[in-house]
Parts: sequence; C-alpha cells; structure tokens
Amino acid sequence: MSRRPSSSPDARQVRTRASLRGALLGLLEREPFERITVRAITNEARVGYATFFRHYADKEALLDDLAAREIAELLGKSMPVFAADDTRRACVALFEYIARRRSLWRALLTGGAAPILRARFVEHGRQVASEFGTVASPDASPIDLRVTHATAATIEIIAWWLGQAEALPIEQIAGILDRLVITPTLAEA
Amino acid sequence: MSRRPSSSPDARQVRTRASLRGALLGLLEREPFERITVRAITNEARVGYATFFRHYADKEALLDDLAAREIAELLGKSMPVFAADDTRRACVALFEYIARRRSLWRALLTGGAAPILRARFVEHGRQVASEFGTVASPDASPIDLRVTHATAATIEIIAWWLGQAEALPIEQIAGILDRLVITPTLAEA
Amino acid sequence: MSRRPSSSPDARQVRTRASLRGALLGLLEREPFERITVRAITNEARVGYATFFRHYADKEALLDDLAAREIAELLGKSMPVFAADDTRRACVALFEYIARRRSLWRALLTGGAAPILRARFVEHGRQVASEFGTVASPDASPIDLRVTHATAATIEIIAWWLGQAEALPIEQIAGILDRLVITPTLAEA
Amino acid sequence: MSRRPSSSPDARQVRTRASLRGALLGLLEREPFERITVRAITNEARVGYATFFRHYADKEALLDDLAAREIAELLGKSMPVFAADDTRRACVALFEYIARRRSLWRALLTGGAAPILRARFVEHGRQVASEFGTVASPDASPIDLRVTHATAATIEIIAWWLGQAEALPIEQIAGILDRLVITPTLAEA
DNA sequence: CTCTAATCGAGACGGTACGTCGCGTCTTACG
DNA sequence: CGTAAGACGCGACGTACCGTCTCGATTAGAG
Repeated sequence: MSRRPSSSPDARQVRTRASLRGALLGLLEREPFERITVRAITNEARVGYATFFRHYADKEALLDDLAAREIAELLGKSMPVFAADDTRRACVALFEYIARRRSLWRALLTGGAAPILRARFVEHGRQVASEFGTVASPDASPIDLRVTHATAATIEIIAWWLGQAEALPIEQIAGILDRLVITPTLAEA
Repeated sequence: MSRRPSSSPDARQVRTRASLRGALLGLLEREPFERITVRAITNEARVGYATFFRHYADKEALLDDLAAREIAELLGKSMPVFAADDTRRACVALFEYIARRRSLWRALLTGGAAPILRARFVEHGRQVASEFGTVASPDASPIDLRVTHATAATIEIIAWWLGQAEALPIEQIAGILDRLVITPTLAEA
Repeated sequence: MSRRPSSSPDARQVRTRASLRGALLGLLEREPFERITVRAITNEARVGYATFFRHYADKEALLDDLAAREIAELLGKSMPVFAADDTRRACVALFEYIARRRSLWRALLTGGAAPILRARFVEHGRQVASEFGTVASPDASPIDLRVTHATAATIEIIAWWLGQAEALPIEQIAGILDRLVITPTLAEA
Repeated sequence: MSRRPSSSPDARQVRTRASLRGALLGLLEREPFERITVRAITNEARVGYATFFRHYADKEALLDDLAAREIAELLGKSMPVFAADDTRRACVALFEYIARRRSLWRALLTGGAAPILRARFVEHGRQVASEFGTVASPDASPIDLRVTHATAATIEIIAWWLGQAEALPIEQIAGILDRLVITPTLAEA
C-alpha cells in the first residue's frame, strides 16, 4: 500500500483513523457497541462509508485498534501493581487513573464491547507477564491461568465499580481489589 | 379431569421448546453462538421457522432459557461450595459435575454465548445469595460485588479449564479455584 | 359431507355461513377486500378460525358465494333491461335497485373485490343469455363478446356512479347507460 | 462536462430498473401477476433481492412503471382514434398495433395485472382528454364518465380479443369496437 | 329423551413471502 | 485521475397470513 514500508504512513491515513476511533468512542458513550453501525461511525467521523473499509476490516477491528491503544496506556499504570512492593498503593493508582477517564472506560467495559476488551486485556497481560522471567515452579498454578484470572477479575471489578450509581471511594474499592484478586494471585506463584 | 385445569401449557409447546433448546445445544458444540442462525436452529429442531418466534423473541432468549435450566441444576451443586465447611471438597464436587458435562459447558462458556451465561449466572448467584440471611457488616465489601466477583471468576476459571488441550486434574484445578477465589471471597465477609 | 345430499344441511352450518357472509360484508364497507384477512372475518363473525375453512376454501370462495347471491337477485331486475321493450325504463329500474343498496354495491364494486364480481357477473350474464334462443346471425358480433361487453360496461358505469361524491340523478345516469351501452349492444344483434 | 450536471440518475440504476421491468414482462407471459413473487423477479433479472426495494416499493409499483411506459406508447396510437375523422380506420390501426405485441398485451390485460393496467389506462386517458379543449356541454354525460367508459370498454374488448383461441380478423373486431364503443361515446358529446 | 356423530372453538404449527437492515464490494461520477 | 458517494449482492432477521392439524366441548337430530 504505502510506498515505503517502514516510514511515514501518509498523514491522511493517520487523520482518518483518528477520526474513526474518535467517532466510535463518541458513539460508545451513547449506545452499546453491537448496535453501532459502520454507517453511524462514518457519519460521525465525517468520512466516506467505503473509506472505513480501507482502514479496518470491520467494526471489531476498529474497536481492537482503539482498545489496544487505551490498554497500552492503562497497563503502563496497571502492571506496576504486580511488580511494586506495595500492591495496595498500586491498586489505588490504578483506580485513580480509571477515575480520570471514567466515561471512556464505562463505555468500553459495558455492553457488547466488553468481551473484546477482555480478550485484548488478557492478551496484553500474558505478553507483559512473559517478559518477566517466569520461573515456572512445579506444582504452582499455570502462569497462563493466573494472568487470565487476575486480568479478568480486575476488569470485572472495575466494570462493577463503574456501573454503580454512586461509586465507592477509591480507597475502598482499591482495597477490595487488592485483597480479593491481587494478593491471592501473587500468593499462588 | 386434568391435574391442574387452568395452567396446563399445551403439550405441543413443551415439545417444541424442548426441540429448540436441544437443537441449539447441538449446534453450540459445532460452532460459536453468534454464527448460529435462527434458521439453522429450526432446521435442526425440525420446526417451522416462524414457530421459533412464537416461543422466543430471538436467539438470545432461547439461550437464556437454556442457560437458566442448566444453571439451575449446576447451582444446586455449586452453591454448597460456599455453604459447606470444607470449601475445598465442594470445589472438587463442582468440577466433577462440570467434567461430566464437559462438552455442554464448553459450548456454553466459550464464544458468543459466554456473556449471556455470565449474566444469567451472576443473576442466579445474587438471588441465591439473598436467600442466605445476608448480614451486611459495615465496612466489608458490598455483597453484590462479592457475588459478582465470585461467580464471574469461577466461571472464568471453569472456562479456562475447559479450553485447555489437556485438562488439569480435577484435584488441582479445584484447589486453585479454592485458593484463588472462594477463600478470599469468604474472607471478605 | 352431509348424510343425504338433498335435505337439511344442519342448521349450524347454515348459521355459520350466514355469519361469515355477513362479516365479510361488514368488513368490506370499511376496507378493501385484499386487505381483509381470514382472521378478521372470523373475529367479526364470532366464529373459530379453523371453522372458516370447513366452509370455504379461501377468502375468494366466500366472496364468490356472497357475490353469487347478490348478483342472482340483482340480475332478476337487470335482465329485463334487455328483454323489455322500453330499455330506458329498464335502466331506471336497475339503478333504483342499486340505489337502495348503495353501500353494499359500492363495497362490492370498489377495490379488490371488483374483479371477482366482474367475472361472476359476466358468467351469469352468459348463462342467462344462453337461455334466450340465441340466433347467431352470420356476420354479427359474437354473442359472447356482446354479453361480456354489455355486462362489463354496465358494472363499470355503476361503479363509476357509486364512486362519485355527489351522485348523478338516476334518470340521467340511466339514460347514459341506455345510450352508451344497451342500445348499441342490442343494435349489434 | 456531462450532459445534465445535477439530475443524471446513475447508469446503474437505469440498467437495474430496465432489468426488473424486463424480468417482470418475461414472467408475466408464463404466469399471472399475483403469483409472481418478488424473488422470482429478482432471480429473473439477475439482481439482488433487496435491490428490488431500492427501486420499487412493491410488485405493483414495478408493474405501474412498466404499464406507464407501454401505455404511453400505445396511447400515442390509440388517441387518434377519437380525434381522427375516420374512427373506423383508427380502430383498425389500434388493433394492428396491438397485434404486433400480442403476447405482451395478453400478459398485461389478463390475470391479476389487469386491474392495475385498467386504472393506469383510465388515468392516462383522462389526462390526454383534458388536453383537448373540453367544452362541457350542459346536459351531456360527464366527460370523466365518457373517458372512463371508452377506455375501460376498449381494453375490455381488446382483452377479450386477445383471449380468444382463434382471433377474429382485425377488420371485424375493429368494426365492433367502433360501433359498440367509439361511435356511441362520441355521440354523447 | 337420549345417544351418537357432526360441528364447533381454540390455537399451535409448517410454510411462503414479505420488507428491512447491515455488511462489505465495486462502480461511477465528480472535483 | 484519484476518491467520496452510494448502488449493489448477500444473507439474516422478524412479521403477516395462509391453510392444516389436533383436542375437547357442544349440540343437532335420529331413534
């Protein structure tokens, strides 16, 4: 497609994709992912209908792209949770980050988008985990299961928190996450 | 003199619905829920296409019905997990039950059907939990969150277990579930 | 069906059919034939749905029955039109009869019912005509065409008359029918 | 520089509609209009099913379009019938035209399509008639009735003629039309 | 006046066609 | 001469109505 494989991928493409991601995000705050149509996205993004498919194979691919970016940033904050000595403090940091982007994450973790997010999350989790020298102790839980569980349970709790009418204070929910998920998971290693 | 004069729900309907549930179950073992069409279900069930909609509003409603029944039975075994003194043994019992219906539960907990199952599960969990006298201790985690977490995490682990190429021995996976989910959740109360 | 071919055909059947005809007639005054459903007819007639098909093969058959009866009576008045010496007076008599049942005939000759009525009419016309000793003169128009034309044109004019907002006086429309259809047709013999 | 900058209706649409009209025409020669399904039309036209509805609201609308075009051409020949001094010769011309497209007109004037054709015909007739300076003489028949009658009776006779096993010679049927319909109608003015 | 069979009410069901919606491809007309 | 606009093929959906069928509950009319 582009002339030179590695270098600048045409400013227009960058702009168009940003438009599409922004449009999807905007729509996600109004209605669930599965009811958002490609046409609605392109209208919102002020982009030609067919143009969408020049950039993404389908809705899911766009969501994937969107999710990957948000997750990448989030994980920058969330991974230290496991690495840090003070997991409790790490959990607080995680929820503080989420709280700052409350509406975005509510959109992503509620409705039809959630499974895709979940999958992407676990995938990232696994990848990051594999970078830590994983000394597989013989009769411990499989690393894969531990990562899956920790990731899934964490976003489950985040989703629950975001879904509440009046949110629990960050201190409290962070404590719960720590006691219910993080500590037990680390103890399994 | 029929048994109950007013509420007998026509034997034909009972038969038809059973056919439809059976058909969906059969198809679920072959392909993911979201790719199963209503037509495929009715063909499999040897039932007229329009008849489907006389019983269920859509695919999801059928899955809901199917799920509710399977879950009702499963929960009969799975609830003692929390009530019993020996949670470890209860976990083993749970996985033994699952193992006996391995392919059914793999179908239900994998692919597009999972989110619906998850929702139904949590709902049932909440309901059962509310029957236990729930003494809300002041600064404990909200009961709702604990139920949601325990339920979701449990089926997450079950789904993971069912998805593995060669399954972990029941003893082992049951121990993991116990340590990773059950014990911490009970400790929160 | 009935035990003895000629005699009393069960009072219930007579009642039911009368109900159905009455229901169709009532509905025809409210909406066009093609949009009347069998279910609507049976509801109106306060008769079970399946019962309809015990008496008529389909909607058309019911309309046929209804039409045959009304036409039989009408033709009793309308045939003299051709036989009488004074065709003009006969036409007046015809329109006077129609006027007395204005709404019924408007329903029958308007909308989807019209073609069926037309066909039944021509059929009856042909039949009656064949009873008159038909001396086929060599180069005259075929009797079949003359009957078809006279019948079709007559009901066309009746339908037009019934469809007008304010109706022409009977004297006038009768004169038109006489000059436009009857006289020319008789002249062709 | 295209011919007309604003209103050019996309060559694809023109092609598709022509295909649909052609398909309907083809099918009409094989079976009656009411038994032709939209799917049959689209199959015949080698066009997607949904595409049909992007062009026509329903079967009737397509027939309307088809009819309007055929009638427009036919009326070009048939109107002179009334205008010409020699109505007899005009009738002959009309039937000669019809004879050349015998099978097309048999399809259009037979079966379920007839009523729609009839309606369209009368409509066109009225329209053309209104272009002739219509001096409404006081006690003559209403112009509207005369047009309706002449049109309906004419196509009735044409339909009868087309429906005969061995057709009457054009000379003869034209004479009948002239004497039975045209002359009387003109005499009413 | 009773008994027996025809008729009826109710409504589930199989089936056919409809018209809609959304996706992803591919053509076309315009800038 | 590239690109947005949008027509198109496809396939699933959910609806409407038809005509068939079973099942009991009535009810007519023969004995």
